[in-house]
Amino acid sequence: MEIYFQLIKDAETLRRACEQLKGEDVLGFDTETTALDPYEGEIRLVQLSTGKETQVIDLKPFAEAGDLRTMPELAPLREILAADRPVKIAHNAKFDAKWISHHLGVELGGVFDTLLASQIIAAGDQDRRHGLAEVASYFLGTELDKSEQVSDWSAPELSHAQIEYAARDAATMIPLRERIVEKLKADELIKVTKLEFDCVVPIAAMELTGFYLDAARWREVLEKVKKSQVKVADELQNLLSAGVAQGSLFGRSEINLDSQTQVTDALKNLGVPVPETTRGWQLQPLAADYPVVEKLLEYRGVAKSLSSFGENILEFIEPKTGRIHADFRQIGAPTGRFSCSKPNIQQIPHEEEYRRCFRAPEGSKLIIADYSQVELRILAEFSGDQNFINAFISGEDFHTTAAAQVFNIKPEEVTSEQRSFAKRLNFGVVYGIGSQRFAMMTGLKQTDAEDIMRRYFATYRGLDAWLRDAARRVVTDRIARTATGRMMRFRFDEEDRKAISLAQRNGKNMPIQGTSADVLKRALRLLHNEIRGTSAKLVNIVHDEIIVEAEAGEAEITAQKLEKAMCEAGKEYIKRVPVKVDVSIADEWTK
DNA sequence: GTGAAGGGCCAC
DNA sequence: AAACGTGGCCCTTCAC
Repeated sequence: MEIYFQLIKDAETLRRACEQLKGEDVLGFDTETTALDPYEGEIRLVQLSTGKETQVIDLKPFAEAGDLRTMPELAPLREILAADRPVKIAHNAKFDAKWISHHLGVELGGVFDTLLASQIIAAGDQDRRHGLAEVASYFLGTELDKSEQVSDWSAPELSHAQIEYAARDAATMIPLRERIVEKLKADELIKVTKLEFDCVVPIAAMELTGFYLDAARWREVLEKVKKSQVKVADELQNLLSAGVAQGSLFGRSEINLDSQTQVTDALKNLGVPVPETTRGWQLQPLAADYPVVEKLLEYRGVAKSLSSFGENILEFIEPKTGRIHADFRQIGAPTGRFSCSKPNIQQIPHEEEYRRCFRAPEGSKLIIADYSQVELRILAEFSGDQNFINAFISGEDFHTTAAAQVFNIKPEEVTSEQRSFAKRLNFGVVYGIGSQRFAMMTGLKQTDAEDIMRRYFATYRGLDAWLRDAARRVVTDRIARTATGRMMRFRFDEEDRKAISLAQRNGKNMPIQGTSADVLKRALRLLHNEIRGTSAKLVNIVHDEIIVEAEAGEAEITAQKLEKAMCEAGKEYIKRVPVKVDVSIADEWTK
């Protein structure tokens, strides 16, 4: 493919090029940068392509002349990038959005992201890769050479190969989008695609803002946990080595407490009936009879906190901002949920000692909001089960209300045990729980567990019917969808009973978990529009929870905006069941 | 030395 | 194979 491109290095050529470009409906868009982190590198090139012709803008001469964020010479470029039209087509637009936000002071408008679109079309197929080269090959059948991607973009003069590479990536976006749109339409995925594209800029902004972690406070917590680890490790070591008679002439023989094999051997020597695996749930029943098992579980808990949430997290604090800028994958799971890494701030332990280290800086507040039982409300909406819906409409404690309905008694007569049964079932049905697992987790006999589950589904006939239908449909259709039409495809062998039952549980769970993700994503866009231009900044999201940081004086109004955005987003998909959002203003990430 | 796999466990 | 779903991270083990 022949590439026609122009390298732009001066204001007048840029102005003339932008004059032409701004009339287009869509533009291929890409940037080349000297690092992956916008806080650590410079933005070198911005490429804009009509498909026929590509403008490669070298920002180096501009950067040498002044501040890229404010210089009037770049105004025409900023205008095009900020406008809803032309639509900018980029692969992983979050990346480019962050760079132009931080270095050019522009909020990207009009986004078409070929990475997200590819993921949406793949519908959860884990075998598909979504790098630009793979996506171009899949949709266009053309092979892209990405070898220049990692070349030196800080050189005084870029090579012809580099510039041609930069131009070609941007030019590829035009035909790529055309093919992708055809496929999105054919699979009825337009609505979910818009939802996802609307999220790109809010997420880019969140990553740039980062989440403040009080490092000193974190170290204090670690010191405390470390001390208890040393103590627990020593006690466990003593208990375990009691079973190792040999080699103890010179004191006890050390066991690697983190080694499955060594610990299992030691337990066996002590006469502990070790299950096939030494996972917590299997060991738990033994803890009462064997102090060494109890100590092992205690050790595991402390070790986990220390290894996963220890010093390492401090290394993620960006020196320039003093904050943690985690990496969010917008479509992290096939259900549409986010995932988060480096570090994963969606899995910080719930204990207050950890959470309170994430706090608002001086003069600011955190506004913390989460959806109350959103997945159960979605299940109620989908099933249309009036009893289940009524339990939400009553506004009383949901699990108590459910227990009263299931056991056919007055709410005030519900025992804590009955409430607990109802609670576990309420959560379990979302995942397609079976009586065996329910019995295991409640300690009930299998027959009693089955009896309670029968009562539960007899109370909520509509819910039972919906779940059965979802399981049936996924086997015949081999897809499941959320409220926005987000799709997950299933592949299984007709004969493979285990694969089928897994697909059936997925068929029940995906529409619920996925619609919850849809709701949250819609809320992110509504919120972003509401808080633009204020001190309020999105700082973290955890599946059904949104955390915003704002100047203290704007905390109250921000709380109102956040609640409004989340409720409105919920109501777009949950119409028959009330949507409830709990909001609080706090100094720390605690309830 | 490096990297994948498996076990284990944190979040929702 | 926890017959309860989705992720990421840490550790050990084992192969290259």
